[in-house]
Amino acid sequence: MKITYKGDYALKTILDLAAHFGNGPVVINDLSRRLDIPTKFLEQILLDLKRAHFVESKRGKIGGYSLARHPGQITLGEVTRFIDGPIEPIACVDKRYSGCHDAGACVFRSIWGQVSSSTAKIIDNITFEDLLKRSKRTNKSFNYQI
Amino acid sequence: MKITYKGDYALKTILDLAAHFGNGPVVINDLSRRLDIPTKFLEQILLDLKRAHFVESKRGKIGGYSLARHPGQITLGEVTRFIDGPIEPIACVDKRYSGCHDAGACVFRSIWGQVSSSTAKIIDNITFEDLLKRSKRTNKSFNYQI
DNA sequence: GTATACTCTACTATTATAATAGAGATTATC
DNA sequence: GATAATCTCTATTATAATAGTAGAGTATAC
Ligand code: FES
Ligand code: FES
Repeated sequence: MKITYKGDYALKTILDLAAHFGNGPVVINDLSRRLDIPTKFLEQILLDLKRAHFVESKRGKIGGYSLARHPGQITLGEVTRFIDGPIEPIACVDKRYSGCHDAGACVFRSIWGQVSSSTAKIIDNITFEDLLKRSKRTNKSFNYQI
Repeated sequence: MKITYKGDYALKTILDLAAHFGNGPVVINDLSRRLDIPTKFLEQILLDLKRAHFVESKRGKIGGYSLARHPGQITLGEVTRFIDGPIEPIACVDKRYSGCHDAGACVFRSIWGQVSSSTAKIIDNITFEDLLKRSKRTNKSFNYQI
């Protein structure tokens, strides 16, 4: 698995929106400034997240973005996979993939499968609600409600 | 972590050399044919592996490549890291990395650290001797000695 | 109707990946 | 010592992914 800037930004954005969950929409500019993400890049990311129904938006004055689901209903794994693609370190872990030379006899395949599983076990069991709690605990100055 | 073609080829090559360990050098062409790896690409990979002292070579007739260490002394993790770089899904897991905005307070960092650790636990505890045993078990037609 | 804020498409620069090409150096054997 | 086999080294190339940037367009509150 590889977390790109886009993925990193997406996760931080969702966490920020989770922190403001229930308090009306947050505008891109605020997210961009707070999280130190290039505005135009963040626009694209939010559109992607919107298409996947992680977030919803409202246009015009008093517009902005908000989470489409409760933070407890969104996992780290879901968002990561959506933005950065499959977590498998190599495509042949997927049984349907037929690229490898002699996949049936390959000893590496099952190992990459184990790696994937252990990663999945971690990221699929952490919700943004969990993350929010952790960040409140760690960082007392955390701005979870303006 | 991401296994590239180069990394995949390197691992398969080392496994093949492990299978021939103690039986004199193997020529690039044989490796290339057996493992279905483009010859010129494999040349480069072997040079890299040589510089890292995973393999050693002999030129001229009766030349070729052989493992520089016993298969039990080479782990999957070592080779993977050497060819495909750090296994961390994101660079900031490394404490010395200072790229992230507010790394101290970041809740994601420790999660990526967990992911790295669980991956490391797997790949750093598998040697090519282990892999060789597995492949002999799985694949009865495995050509471990010509 | 105007300012605010999201929406959409296209473009660009940089880097990584997966090779390919070809000349050069070493060694065993006859 | 010529020759064939084999590794060595540097350069080049094609494609794709990444990380943005640019700008015109659309909806909404007031
Ligand atoms: S089947 Fe793909 S690495 Fe072995
Ligand atoms: S410190 Fe890098 S993702 Fe948080």
